Amino acid sequence: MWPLVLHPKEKRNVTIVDIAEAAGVSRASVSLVLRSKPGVGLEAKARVEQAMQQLGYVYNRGAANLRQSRSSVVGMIINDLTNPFFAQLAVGIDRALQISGFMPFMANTGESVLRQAALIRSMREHGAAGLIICPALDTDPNELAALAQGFPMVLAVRRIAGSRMATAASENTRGAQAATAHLLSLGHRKIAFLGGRPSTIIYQERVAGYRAALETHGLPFEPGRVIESMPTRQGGMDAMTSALSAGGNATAALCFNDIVAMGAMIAASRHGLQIGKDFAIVGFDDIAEASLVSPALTTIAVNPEVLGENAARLLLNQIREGAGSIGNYIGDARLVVRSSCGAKSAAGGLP
Amino acid sequence: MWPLVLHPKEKRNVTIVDIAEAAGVSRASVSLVLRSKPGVGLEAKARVEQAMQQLGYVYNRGAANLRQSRSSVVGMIINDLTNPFFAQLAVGIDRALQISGFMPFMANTGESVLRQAALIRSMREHGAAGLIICPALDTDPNELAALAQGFPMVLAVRRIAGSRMATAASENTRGAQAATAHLLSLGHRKIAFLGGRPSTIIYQERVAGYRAALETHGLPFEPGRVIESMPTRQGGMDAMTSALSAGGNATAALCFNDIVAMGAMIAASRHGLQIGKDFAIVGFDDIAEASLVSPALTTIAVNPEVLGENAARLLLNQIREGAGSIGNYIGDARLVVRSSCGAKSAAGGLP
DNA sequence: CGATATTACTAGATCGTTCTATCCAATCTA
DNA sequence: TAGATTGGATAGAACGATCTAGTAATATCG
Repeated sequence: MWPLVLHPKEKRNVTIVDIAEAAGVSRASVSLVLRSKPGVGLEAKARVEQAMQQLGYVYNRGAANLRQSRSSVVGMIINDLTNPFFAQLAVGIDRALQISGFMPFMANTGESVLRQAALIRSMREHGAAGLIICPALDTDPNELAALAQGFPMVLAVRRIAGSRMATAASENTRGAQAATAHLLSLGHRKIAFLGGRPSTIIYQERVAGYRAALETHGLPFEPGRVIESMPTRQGGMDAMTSALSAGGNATAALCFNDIVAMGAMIAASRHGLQIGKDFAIVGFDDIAEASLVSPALTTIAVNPEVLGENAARLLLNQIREGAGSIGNYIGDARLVVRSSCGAKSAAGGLP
Repeated sequence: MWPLVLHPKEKRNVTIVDIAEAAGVSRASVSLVLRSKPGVGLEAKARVEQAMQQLGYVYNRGAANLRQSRSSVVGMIINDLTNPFFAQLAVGIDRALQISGFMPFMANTGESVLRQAALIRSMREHGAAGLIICPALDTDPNELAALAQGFPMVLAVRRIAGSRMATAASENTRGAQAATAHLLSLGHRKIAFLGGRPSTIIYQERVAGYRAALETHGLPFEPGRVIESMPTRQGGMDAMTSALSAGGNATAALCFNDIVAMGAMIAASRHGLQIGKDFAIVGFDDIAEASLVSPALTTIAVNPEVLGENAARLLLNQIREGAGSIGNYIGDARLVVRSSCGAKSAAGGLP
């Protein structure tokens, strides 16, 4: 499937047999030393360790896994590492998996479903014990299910329509509802929803929360105020630009996520609007940068550490109990009020 | 070394033998089909493919690698994925490796040398063909050399004192010199150097460039103006705070990198200074965010794509010609003037 | 003392794949 | 028609580890 590449033209790898020979013991004894299991004398052990040092032995985990079909490596497949939210989430998951005794390896799809499929296959072929994946946009649930067949796998952040896979995500609906309610409480009545892709569940949930808050306040849901875009900074700029140009008269916007919100802030200020005064913006995720931009971004905080821990926990369960067990985790999402919504005076953050 | 974890308690994996049996051919023929090599008839091939589908076969690359000691996976070990520069570099390297036909897997050290050592070992044990690594702070060159013994490995971004390893880095000295010269040309005479760790070569080079520019203009190098810190946003805030508090009278600062610069901007504006007017700031790296903060950050652009391509190229050479070949690549670093240095009026960027 | 544990160590089978050498039948060549 | 060639197919030996079932020597116990 992928072009293979030759190893350095060395003569031969040094193996357990070479060590055994050099130390004057059997392969089995070396193997025991390697795994620090009892049953080998101190002097023999010392000789083995010395031989390993001298010959520059490197353990061949592939050969070991072949025999004992178990593995401690797990894969993490991330859709977009250049988005700080996913980068922070990735290191959160990474840390959680590490302390559970796993050896996590990461890969980036860049939102490509093709690459994603190749990566899932590759991780399985390499004998990973399981996989945590932030699926790419437009992931087909059936294709994903086929790829995950009988394999421990957990979705993170992005739920997938029509998929029964274990998922660790957040209270998207409730969070968006709280954010919208906050804007309403500040007096805004014309509130846009900017960014995100309608085909994703996460989008649908956030829009649903937005809509619910509007309707609770007796306001109509106006589809024209909802502008989709890619969930990137550029997407945010595009969405805000079209929101402002198309005869839009919104005074506030809930953005699909923080990176979209930051794009929207750029576009708005290029339009001559002063964020927090002329126009209110709320994001979603609470990435580290949110408190540092200026005005500081009001947003819905999702704790990537806790999300990571729970994704790891769900995966561990599946690995232990077979790929069938589908627990879920929904982390709470709470409003963090800063300045971009106009509730506080602009202070702190980048000048 | 790491606690092992059991695979799901399935009965047995479906192997090439099962396929052979189901399709009524030999293992060898199945293997040929798998690798799409000639020498197997059309109907036999069809039967094999059907059997693979039905039985849900997954290729065991470990077993294959065991026999044909070659592999197309390479590792990337990154020091800090939450720093946008390294995240962007990582996806740049990733892309470059992909188009060279490799299957890159990533891991994050979080600047921990212990974790870094564990990761290098693990990648070797798993049979990676080579490794591109952005070494953690305080990496010991001897330890690293020992870990890399006879193994294709390329350092990216951070050179290491006393290490002969192949490296892909940038014109740090020249870049810092250009940045400092720019500040001098704007009339600044009291220029601080903020952030970074003195033990790293990259720091020494950048300070050397800063110093060279000062001395070229007949100004003394004053060690008191050089303030070290962690190369993080928090480090930048700390460095700027102590620069401003300690009776400092600097009017400008060259920062170790962009993320430090952004921290410095936050601290300066909290101090009541208006960046670009009361105080000039220049960064290093030109991360995507640099043009978006406000005022937009003047910085030294390092192209992560090109750096990634060249790191990949160096690694490929080593893999082909044995770990001995140590070519190097030094990418150029050019000044990008925006607003934070005061040369242009503040425009664009986050409000 | 003889029976039984315990300890140190080991040969051979095994994991799932690829490689080498060979085989057979059909076709081509002289 | 004998011999060479070819294409399809295969058995058995690798690769580098672990596991099983054992052996031999020593320690422990009644």
